[in-house]
Amino acid sequence: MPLPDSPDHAATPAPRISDLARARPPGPDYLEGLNPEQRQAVEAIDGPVLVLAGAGTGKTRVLTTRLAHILATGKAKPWELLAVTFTNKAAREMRERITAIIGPTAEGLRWLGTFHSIAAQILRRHADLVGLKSNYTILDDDDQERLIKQLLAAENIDVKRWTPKHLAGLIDHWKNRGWTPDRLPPAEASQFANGRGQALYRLYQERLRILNACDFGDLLLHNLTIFTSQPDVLAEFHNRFRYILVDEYQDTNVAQYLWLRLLAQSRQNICCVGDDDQSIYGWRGAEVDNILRFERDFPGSTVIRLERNYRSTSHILAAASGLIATNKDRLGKTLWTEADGGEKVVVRGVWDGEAESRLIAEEIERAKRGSTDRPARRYRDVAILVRASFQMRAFEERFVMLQIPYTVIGGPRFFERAEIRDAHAYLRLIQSPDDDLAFERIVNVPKRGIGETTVQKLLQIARAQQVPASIAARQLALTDELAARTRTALATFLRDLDRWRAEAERIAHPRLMEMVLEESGYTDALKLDRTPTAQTRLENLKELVQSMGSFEDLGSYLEHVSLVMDLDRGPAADAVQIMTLHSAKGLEFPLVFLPGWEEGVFPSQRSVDEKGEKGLEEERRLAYVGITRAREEARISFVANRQVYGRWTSQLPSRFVDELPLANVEAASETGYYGGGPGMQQQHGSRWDESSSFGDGYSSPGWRRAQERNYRGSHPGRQPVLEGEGRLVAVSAPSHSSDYARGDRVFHQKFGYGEVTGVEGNKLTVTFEKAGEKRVIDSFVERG
DNA sequence: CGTGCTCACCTTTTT
DNA sequence: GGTGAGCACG
Repeated sequence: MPLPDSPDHAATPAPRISDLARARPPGPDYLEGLNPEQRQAVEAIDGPVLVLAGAGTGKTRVLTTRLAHILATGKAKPWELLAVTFTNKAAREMRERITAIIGPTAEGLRWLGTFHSIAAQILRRHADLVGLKSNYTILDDDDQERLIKQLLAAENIDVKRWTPKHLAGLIDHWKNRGWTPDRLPPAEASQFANGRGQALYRLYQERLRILNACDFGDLLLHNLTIFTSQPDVLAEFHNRFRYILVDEYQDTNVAQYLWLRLLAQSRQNICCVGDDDQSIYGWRGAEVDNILRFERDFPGSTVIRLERNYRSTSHILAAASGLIATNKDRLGKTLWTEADGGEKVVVRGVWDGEAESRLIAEEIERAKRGSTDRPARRYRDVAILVRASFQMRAFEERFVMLQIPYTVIGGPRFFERAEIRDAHAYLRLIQSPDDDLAFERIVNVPKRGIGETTVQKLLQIARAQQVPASIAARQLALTDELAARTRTALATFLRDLDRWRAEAERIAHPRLMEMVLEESGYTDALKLDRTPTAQTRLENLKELVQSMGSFEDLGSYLEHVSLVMDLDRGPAADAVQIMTLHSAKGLEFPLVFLPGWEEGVFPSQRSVDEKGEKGLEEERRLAYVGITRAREEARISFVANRQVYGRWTSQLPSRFVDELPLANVEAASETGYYGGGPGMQQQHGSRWDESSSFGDGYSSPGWRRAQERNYRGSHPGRQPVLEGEGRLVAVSAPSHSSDYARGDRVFHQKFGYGEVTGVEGNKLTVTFEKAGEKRVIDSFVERG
């Protein structure tokens, strides 16, 4: 299929009024206000360029201005630019910001998107070259795992010992490295189920091809196969892409690197922007090496360092720089700022996790109030960045109790919910009758009396005859092999499918979705469903139908959801943001709390165990990312005792605490417990004890006492903070719904006794009887 | 075929 | 401690 010579409007969102209103002719003024390095990065158009953009140095501005500049100089048309990002959010932001500079011309940037969305487009055009049809489906990880599970079952592999998840992880890893089954290195090929890894990988790919489907890794991998086996196709793209721009280059995996190198190979006009110090995705295949090697990969390249930071005060910047300097594997940058010193980074040791959340909550309340020498902050100016999500709970509990508004960023996503996946399975099956995974998913959802036995029988026929499951179902419905009831059920289902397929030609896809949900009995089943989540699910489905409206047709909608696994949410409320360090990348906040800096928690024990020094360096980069999120204040804390999986454990301060430059750090001592613990000095050669700037230092037995007392089971941290009896359990109730029911009497430390009036998923609604007033808040209950 | 119980798990997450 | 998965049971 030839490439169109004009922008493909179907693939780009329609311009919004607000963007058009902002549109103005491109003038040289877009270069104004850039510092010399930024300007160089914008103007060095030809040849390979690596822009090392430190945290807060105006990276996005450089990227967008550079694109605008290329267009303004007439060196390329919008559709001749390839601009890749990792996330949809980044792509969206880039498009918006370019539109702000150049106006509606930005619509023509049809090759601006994520690696995966661009690879998917390329694959649609050339699917036949890898044995797929251009309407192939993209499987989500749920489908992928079910497919692998079937495969393992068919191969008589013990799925207890060799889990589908494990193999899915391996295959993903292999694809990230750009290895097809044939190219698998021997050491890798012999992995899994006594050396059957390679064979299973091959079988899996075979199954995908039969299903006319591919997984996320395939999008890139198939591109590589096409490019390397069909020079003419590659040449076509060489001709097309005059300039290539890559964001977050430090996060590229091998497959993405090879993909870029192939595309850049003829013109060499590739500009990669990234920061080796912010590479935090090694565990999902990112290779810091790619950025470290750039100059060797692209001879004659220009390297530009953006080192002027516009975000943080100098103490914060210096603390972060001092910490990251411990890493060996880096290209090296010296960030600087013209901002004044500001406040030092505060480091504190506290008693336990509860005390830590109490302290942080108090400080947030203080910050919110403001004082004579400090402006009052809004809640949304504050972020709590944790290493792992299990650390979030303590803060949520505290905030609910104190009624501090908060949002947790991350967590389960809209399109990953079961009901949404079910709905999509219906749509997929309507669109492509041979989507067996979709068929299996919903053939008995809602329950229509087609049980596991029938499905297995059906799949057997399908496999024996090499036909899709729906064809096999049609045959089976004609024979008398099934009980009359089952046969009728199956026939009805097939007839419904046919009808929907016919309707799909005529009616709008949101209407189709409604029709399917109604006629299949899905909504009815949910309405009758008395489990607490049913209501939410119905609402989710309504939201789904609504969100479909903004797409042209069913096909583009399905393509969108498989590549963009999230929904655009409304504007953020004024709330404290709780998130992991990983999801904080790219964000900034005036006040940042960094709790849980303890050995084993951060750096994560597992990282260090599995990846050794490399893992440790990545953890340190994570710490660097954390500190550099702060504009004005950064507060690090660690505890003496922490509950991990219900067990009390003694903690030592993170080695990262010791690596912070003393001059930029202030050790606060509100709680009386600070500094390292026994053995600390021997372990990491701490400097804190010498400086004695850190409370009473290591010579103090305070830390040891704190830990020992904990084992005796009596320490102040466990006492309730507010008056009242009972125990605070959790923000979310246990998932075992039998543990709670409507009518249960529960106790809240602030609001007193209440009654469970709603159970929704793992969240409880409690109505409190205090003061005659009914107050509904989420959870906080006492069990039993 | 639907439910209740025991058990093993427990970092980060995008597409 | 909390959770989902898988299995045994009715």
